[in-house]
Amino acid sequence: MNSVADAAQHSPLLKNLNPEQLAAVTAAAEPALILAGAGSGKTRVLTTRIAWLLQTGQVSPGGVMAVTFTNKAAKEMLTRLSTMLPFNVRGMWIGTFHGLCNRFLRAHWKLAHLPQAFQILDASDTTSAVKRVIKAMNLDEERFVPKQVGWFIAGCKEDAQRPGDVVAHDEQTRKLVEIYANYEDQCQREGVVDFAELMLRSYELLRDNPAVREHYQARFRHILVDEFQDTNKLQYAWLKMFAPPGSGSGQSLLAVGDDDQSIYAFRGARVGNMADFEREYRVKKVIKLEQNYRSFGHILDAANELISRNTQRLGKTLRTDAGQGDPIRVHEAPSDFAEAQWLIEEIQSLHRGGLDRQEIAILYRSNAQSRVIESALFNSGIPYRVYGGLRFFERAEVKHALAYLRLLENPNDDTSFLRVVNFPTRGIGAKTLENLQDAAKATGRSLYQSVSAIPGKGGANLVAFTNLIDSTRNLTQGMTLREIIEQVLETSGLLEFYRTDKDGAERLENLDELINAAEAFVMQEGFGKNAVGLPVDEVAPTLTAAGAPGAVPDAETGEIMSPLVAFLTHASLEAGDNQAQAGQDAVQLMTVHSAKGLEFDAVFITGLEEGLFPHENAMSDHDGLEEERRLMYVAITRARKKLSISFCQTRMLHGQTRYNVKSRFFDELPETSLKWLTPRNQGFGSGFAREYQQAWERGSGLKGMVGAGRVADRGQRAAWVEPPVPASMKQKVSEEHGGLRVGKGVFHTKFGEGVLLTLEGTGADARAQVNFGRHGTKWLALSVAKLTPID
DNA sequence: TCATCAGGAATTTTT
DNA sequence: TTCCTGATGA
Repeated sequence: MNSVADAAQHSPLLKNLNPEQLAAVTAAAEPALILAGAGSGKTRVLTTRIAWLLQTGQVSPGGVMAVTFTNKAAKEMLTRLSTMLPFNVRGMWIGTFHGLCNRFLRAHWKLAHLPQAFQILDASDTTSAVKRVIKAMNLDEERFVPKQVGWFIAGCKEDAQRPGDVVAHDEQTRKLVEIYANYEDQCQREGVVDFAELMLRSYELLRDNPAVREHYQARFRHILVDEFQDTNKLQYAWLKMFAPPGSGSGQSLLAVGDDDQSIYAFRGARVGNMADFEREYRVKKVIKLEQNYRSFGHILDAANELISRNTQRLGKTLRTDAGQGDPIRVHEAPSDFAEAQWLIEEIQSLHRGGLDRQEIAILYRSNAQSRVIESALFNSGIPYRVYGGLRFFERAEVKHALAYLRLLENPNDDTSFLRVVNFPTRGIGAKTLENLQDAAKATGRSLYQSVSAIPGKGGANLVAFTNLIDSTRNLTQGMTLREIIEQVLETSGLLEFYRTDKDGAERLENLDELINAAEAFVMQEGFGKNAVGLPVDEVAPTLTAAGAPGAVPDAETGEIMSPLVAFLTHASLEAGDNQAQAGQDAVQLMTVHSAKGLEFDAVFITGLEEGLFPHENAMSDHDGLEEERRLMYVAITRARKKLSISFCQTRMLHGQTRYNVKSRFFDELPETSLKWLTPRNQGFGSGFAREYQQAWERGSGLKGMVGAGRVADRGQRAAWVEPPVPASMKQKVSEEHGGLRVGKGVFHTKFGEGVLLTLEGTGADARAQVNFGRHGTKWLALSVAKLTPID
């Protein structure tokens, strides 16, 4: 142990770490809890620890698993790691909970009772799938609102409860469970899984298969979890499968989190997991990262003072060496209009003072508040960007294209079938579809399989549709991903439709963007590539029915995920940027929730009014109020240099004027860190207030502009910017490999005879695309698949 | 099949 | 107010 510590001292990796960070990075291989305050260098600690573990030879790349919540965080970790390590880190098990579960299920698809090319439903797919179940059961959609039923099902899954496990005390719940059961059947039949299912399915697989479980337990020596305070019950249980508490196996589970930044209880996050972890794993080492490298003193004082009012905390206090900085500016506005106007003035003054607009963030509690601010910004010509619009892969035209692509892989995907069967229109109406659904239900088959049962014109049109899908599938055999998508866009009629549509130009651009995204994906992921730099056996566990993570081949046949399936998976797991017009120097507008994890030089927290922030729905119970306070804590700690907070006497909400009292949070901030810009205790309706508002409203032609501002700026154009792909990462293409030749026949022990379409890669990485006719076109890893040339 | 209208609901959200 | 859904009529 000492030698390790000695080696540590000399490693350049560990330079410039503070004592707590150093302790976290070099913590012994045992369960540990890192309480990482806002701006305390958490990501740096996580990545440095991984690099240090590898550098000191304590673990091999295949023995590390690091889990995050968002793709962004995972990417950040990978990027930083790749600068610290001499090999390609892509193949390491670093990703989001859902991403890793996907990887795991792809490897063990048979054990998981899933088709190899299973598809993933995003939130809206899930809702429409639930809706179909409710319709099929002839239930009242008023009583069983699809979205809410979806939440119920997700909630059950997050508690690891299958329909048979749910205890129903009332009729409503019993029905809900029935829907849940039918929904499960439907998903299974269609070969699709929702997000919660990804987690639950892989949890159950580990729970029910000791051999697999033990394999992974032996493999992963170091497991690191980011944002541990956001884990739900199932995610914690999932982690325990990989590293059971008290096993004495020498595994290290390192949980990094901040209980004060737990703001997702409403979607199932359990802060309590932190305390449970500490207890169940008998954690000896709790390391607090309290040194803050982000904000000035006044800002931290405010954050510390506020959060100290919470009763349920593990306890920590942020400190800085940066000095006090400016006090927090406080502004009371007569109305939400006036508040927006004040923001404009402040922003203009900050910008004049040399601050980039993108370093200024306006935060609010709920999305509805952005409207007034947006129109004020619009009218004064200040560029701005709103977070939280539609993401790239969620756009209607993109989803349509993806649905066609999914149908090529799996025609039994009824969700996709219904999405595009009559788009563009093909004379298939609601009545025909109703008949089709009845027929399918009666025989327990998919819609695609039931089209022949429909008589008349509707039936003929349906057959024409399935013929279209089938012929496109044949047509695209052996094509590259790019060519497949181009072909699908053409034959589906989507391109034609948007070309003639009066405002289809933007949608056409997005479809173009989809092709680019696919192209970038193929290059970047180095599709089919094994984890570069990792020994094969570390990546591909040699379990009987196992393939391995990512695109590593199935152990039996050597088959690997086709680029199309991989891309479709990518599209549902990563919906793309949800921020419009990245890159422009624009003021950033977002909810406090979406600001988590970000930082800005100047931050405005707006709408600090009782009922809004803290929100009225959260104030009824103690826990709710504490979460609102944590939300405020998150908001405050986003600011590096300048923080301003404001509230309004009156606010237009749901078409009605509301009279507000300032938020209780004002009383929970240290008076000495506040600088009031307006006189205190000014009552609403004062002469000043009324005049200010009237004058301002008279002075601007606001009403007509609101819509224009939104349409132009709210995520209509996707920010889909892929970094350029270095030439070194592009695929080597060869014509010949061990007697195999492109265009010639090959024989596979399981799939029989086929035609070789493509050869890629070298050595252990070499792979081939073969058209096996009846068995379809498959990608095979030549290191596993036994292919022999035939004449 | 599509456009229009009425009615109801309106924290927070990643995967 | 504004957005979304579902029903209705051409």
